[in-house]
Amino acid sequence: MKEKKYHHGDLRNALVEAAIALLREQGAEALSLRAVAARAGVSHMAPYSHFKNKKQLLQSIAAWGFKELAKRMLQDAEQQSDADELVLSYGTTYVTFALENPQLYRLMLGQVDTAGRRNSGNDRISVAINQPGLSEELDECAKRPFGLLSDAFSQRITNPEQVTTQALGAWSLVHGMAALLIEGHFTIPEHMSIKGFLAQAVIRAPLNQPT
Amino acid sequence: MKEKKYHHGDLRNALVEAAIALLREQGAEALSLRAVAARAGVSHMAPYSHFKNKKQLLQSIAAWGFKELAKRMLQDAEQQSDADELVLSYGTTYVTFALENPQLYRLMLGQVDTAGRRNSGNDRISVAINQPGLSEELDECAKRPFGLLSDAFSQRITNPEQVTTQALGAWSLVHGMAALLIEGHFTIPEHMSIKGFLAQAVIRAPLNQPT
DNA sequence: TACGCATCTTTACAACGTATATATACACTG
DNA sequence: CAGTGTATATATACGTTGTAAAGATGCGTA
Repeated sequence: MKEKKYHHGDLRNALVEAAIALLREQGAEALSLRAVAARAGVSHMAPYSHFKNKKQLLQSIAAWGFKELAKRMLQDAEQQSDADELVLSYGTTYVTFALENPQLYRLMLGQVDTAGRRNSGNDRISVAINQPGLSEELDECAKRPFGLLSDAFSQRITNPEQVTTQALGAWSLVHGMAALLIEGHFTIPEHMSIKGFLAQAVIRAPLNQPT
Repeated sequence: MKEKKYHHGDLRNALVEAAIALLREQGAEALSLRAVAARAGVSHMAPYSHFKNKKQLLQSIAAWGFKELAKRMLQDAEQQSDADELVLSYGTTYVTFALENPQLYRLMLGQVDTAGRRNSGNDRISVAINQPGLSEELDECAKRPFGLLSDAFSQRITNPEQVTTQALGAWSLVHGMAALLIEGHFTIPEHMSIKGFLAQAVIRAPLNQPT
């Protein structure tokens, strides 16, 4: 039970939670720094004691999202022993997660114009590895899901370079599918499950002959 | 040679061109309605005579982008007779186009928070088919590239339902790859071409056994 | 010539991110 | 226990944005 005091005590987390709630309930448009602060019950400048700017707050949300995704994938890993099944489960979990949390997923892997007014240059969120100003927290969290996927592929393929390329291909496939689904570019037929659709969508021979 | 007059004469196109130039030169952050108007040499409210709001201007840019992409894909179609080669060419062209025009591509298929202040609800661009407020122009243009891809697949596969699913899978793959590359989540090894990487990235058996 | 209407400008406003300066209260030090 | 430094939160202010509302301009047509 928290009492109202001048010093919040755990404002940083409270802000992240408020932001996540706002994102879920009202979408990205409503996710203004001021709205987040108001929801947390503090002045609109309070967040600046905990985050350098809006971008950094969004990055914390994205990091949280990657942790959640990794959690779900780890559950798959516990249940699936066969590597092939695991890869398909990962993909299904990935797409499902994105569809269940579209706003969050956009924040994680899409780009979001954070609408910064003053800052010159790149004011967009995205986990872009080379991008400057990326928090270490996010950088690390963002790599987890792909790491898991790579591990699964390494159980199916021996050539290490192929492992990476194939895992990147799989990531591209599920990310692209998630993104296109979220943006409404197509829909999965009603009579199909996500898993079934995913399995059918994998491109087949002869395009995938080893080159 | 145009003279300065009160009525511009072709402001609509001038605005779209100015916006495209701004997007290319300064990125999405700089793409404010006011900046576009200034670049076109008109007052910041002039665009409202030709576009309902900022979103509609952005949609026109996106539509132009889809036309350009379709143009390039048609060039592939002229040169490739083999259906398999054509599919791979389409994919390569697609990813190349995205990497050469990252800002434009984001506008086309990513979501862009247009930072509308007043408007309630969904103020994001994206070609989402079900989304309300989508211009017919964009709706139509956005479907062209996928239509071409589907056509190519229909030359390789007989089952019409499989054609769609496979084409969607291919689109997902190249879109995901383009998006992840643009956002910097990974890079193609230097010793590989886009085409080579794409071919290698296609998931192989036994995941792609017909189910 | 006069009028109607599309086009463009002027003015105004609320919301946003954030810079600066200030107030508050907790953790130490003595 | 008193005093003080520092982390935290607030108050105020500014520039930029999208866009609403009302007025100015000039072209096509009656």
